[in-house]
Amino acid sequence: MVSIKDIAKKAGVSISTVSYALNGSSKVTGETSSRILEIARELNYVPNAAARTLKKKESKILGMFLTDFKGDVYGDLLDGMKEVCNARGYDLVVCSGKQAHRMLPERMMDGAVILDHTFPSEELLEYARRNHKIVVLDRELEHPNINQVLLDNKAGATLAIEYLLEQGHKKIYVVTGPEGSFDSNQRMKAVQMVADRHDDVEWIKIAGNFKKSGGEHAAEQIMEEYKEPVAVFCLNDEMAIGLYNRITETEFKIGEHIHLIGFDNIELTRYMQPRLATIDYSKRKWGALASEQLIKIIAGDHIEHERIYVSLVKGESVGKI
Amino acid sequence: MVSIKDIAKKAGVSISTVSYALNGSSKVTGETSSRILEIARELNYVPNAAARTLKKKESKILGMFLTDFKGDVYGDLLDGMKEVCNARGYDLVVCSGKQAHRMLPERMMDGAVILDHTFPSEELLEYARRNHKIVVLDRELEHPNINQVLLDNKAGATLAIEYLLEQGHKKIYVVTGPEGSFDSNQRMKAVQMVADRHDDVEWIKIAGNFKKSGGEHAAEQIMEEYKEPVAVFCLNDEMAIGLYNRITETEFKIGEHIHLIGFDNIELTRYMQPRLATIDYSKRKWGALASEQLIKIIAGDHIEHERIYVSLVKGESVGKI
DNA sequence: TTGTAGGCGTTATCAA
DNA sequence: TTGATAACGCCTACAA
Repeated sequence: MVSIKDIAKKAGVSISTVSYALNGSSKVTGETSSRILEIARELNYVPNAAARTLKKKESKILGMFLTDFKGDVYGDLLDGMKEVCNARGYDLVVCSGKQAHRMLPERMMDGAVILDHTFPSEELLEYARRNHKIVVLDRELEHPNINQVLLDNKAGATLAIEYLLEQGHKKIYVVTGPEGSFDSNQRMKAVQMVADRHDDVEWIKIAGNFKKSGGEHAAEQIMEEYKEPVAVFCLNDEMAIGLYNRITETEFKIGEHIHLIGFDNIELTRYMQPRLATIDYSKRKWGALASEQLIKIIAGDHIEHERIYVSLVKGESVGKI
Repeated sequence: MVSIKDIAKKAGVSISTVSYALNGSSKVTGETSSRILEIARELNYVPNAAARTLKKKESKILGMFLTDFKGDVYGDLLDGMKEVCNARGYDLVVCSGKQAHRMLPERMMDGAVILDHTFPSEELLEYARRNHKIVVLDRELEHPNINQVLLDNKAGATLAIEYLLEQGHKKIYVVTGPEGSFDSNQRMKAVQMVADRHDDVEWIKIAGNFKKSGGEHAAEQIMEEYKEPVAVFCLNDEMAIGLYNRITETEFKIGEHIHLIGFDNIELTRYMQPRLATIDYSKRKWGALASEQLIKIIAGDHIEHERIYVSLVKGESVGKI
C-alpha cells in the first residue's frame, strides 16, 4: 500500500507538504504541489479511508438500514437517497440484519436512516444518546439526534376506508401488519376512527405480517366466512398480493366477490388484473428528504420532523356494491 | 467518545491489558478481565472501526456494487449474499453509483462483488493489480484477485430460442441489452449459433437497453412491421414487461399475435396475464456463491470460476403457431 | 513555503 | 500476568 510517506520520499519533501498538496492547500507552491500530485498519480496513491476517518472523525458515509433487501418499496426510495447523498459529498451504503448494526456505533458511518421495524427503538435511542445521528422512517422517536420522516399513514388509511364506504361496502376486513409495526398501528388507528363513525358497517380485524403469507392466511379466513361480497383493506400491497394470489386460485373474483385495496402502490400492482386500488406516495421523495434531514442533523442544524403525503389510487379491484 | 484509554484509567490498568481483556486473550487473569469488561459495559464502550481497520488492515466488510437499486433481480441475490457473509463474520454493504467506487481502493471494504456493467473493467483490473479482491457477476475478467460467478447465458438463450422454434415460430425478434453488456452479448452469441442452423427462420435484432423503455420501443417497431404472428425474445424480463405493457394498450394480444419470452424469471412475471415465459435461475444461490468465492480469495485460497445454471419456464405468453 | 511532531484509537511486540 | 511503547496512515498546529 502506497502512503503519503512514499510520495514524500520520492518527491524529496516532508509528509506534511504532501498532505497539504493532496488537500489542495494554498500553503504550498504551485510547482511543488503539481510535482507531488504527479508522483501521487504515478504511484497510484489512494488515501486510506480508515486513517482519514480516524483522524477527522467523519467518514462521509451514510447508512440505510432495511429489514431485508426484498421489499418492492425500496428501489425508488434508495435512488432518492443516493441522489441527495452524492450531491452533498456523501456515499450511501445499504445494510440489513442485526449484525450490521455495529457499523453505526463503531463510527463507520456518520449517520443512518432506519426503515426496519426489527431495529429496536431502545437501541436507536442509546445510539442517539451517544451522539450518533439518525433519521427514522418507521416510528416516532424523540431525541435531538433523531429526526422523523414519516408517511401520513392516517390520511392514507382514511382515504382507503372512505373509498370502500363510498363504494357501498358494509362488511370490511382489515388485515394488519406485524405486531409492533408503527405503520400498521397508525393505519389501524385511522381505520378505528372512521369505524367509530360508521356502526352500520361490520368491521373485522385479521392479524397479518406485511408479507404475502399474511394475505394468503387472510384469504383463507375470508373465504371460509364468506356469505356475501365483502371488502378488504390490506395494510400494505404485499399482503394484498398474497391475498389476491390465493383468491385467484379459486372461484372467487377480486372486484366482484372480494373487493380489495392495499397501501404503498408498489410497481407490481399495475400488472394485477384487475388493477389493485391502493395508496400512493413518492418513494423517491421520501428517500431524498430522509437523506437531507440526516445531513442537516449531522451539520448540527436544528430541524423539524417531516411528513410524506399520500393519495388514493383507484382500481378495479374495488367495485361498487 | 469512550476509548480503551478511558477504560484503562478507570480500571487502573494499562491500555494493553484492556485490549487483551476486550479481545478475550488468555494472557490476562479472569478476575482483571471481568473487571475490565464490566467497566467497558458501564462506560458503553464501542470499539472504533476506523482505528481497528487501520491497524489490522481489514474491515470485515464486503461490498456489493449495483447499477441501481431498482432491479427486481436483486432481492434474493442480496439476501443470499448476506446470509453467507454474516455466517462468516463479515458485514455486507450495498452501494451504487460511480462515487461509491472509492470505498474499494480506500480499503473501507475487504473486497467487493460487482454486478454493474457501468463499472469499467479497466478500473476493476487496476484495483485487482493493487491487490484488492473482487468477484464479478457480469463479465469475464482474468486476474488472480478476480473470480467470476457467471450465469450460463448461452444455455439460457438457447433454451429460449429452441422453445420458440419448437412452438413453430418462423419470424423471431431478439431485443438486446445495452451496448457492451456481457450478459447481452453472451445471449446474442447463443442466439446467433442457433440461428445459423435455421435459415428457414427470419431473425431480426432490435437494440434494447435492459429497461422497460427498450421493450416499449421494440414494441413500436414490431407493431409497425406487423404482418403475421411473430415471436420475440427479450434478453431480460424487464424489457419483456415494457413490451408487454405497450402491446396490451393495443389490439394486439400477447401469446396470440406476439409471442414473448424473457430472461431472469423476476417475480413480477408471475402476475402477468398471460404468464411470461422466461429463463429461471436461483438468485439466492448466485449471491451466496459470490460471497463464498469472495471470502475465499480474501483468505488466499486458489479457486476456479463458477457458473450458475438456468432452466426454462414455460408460459402462455408463447403459443403454438 | 516547508518541516517537525503529536495525536486519532487500536493492536502487538517486547520488557518487566 | 501486566505495562510501556511503537506502529497503522493521515491531518494540522506550530516552528523554522
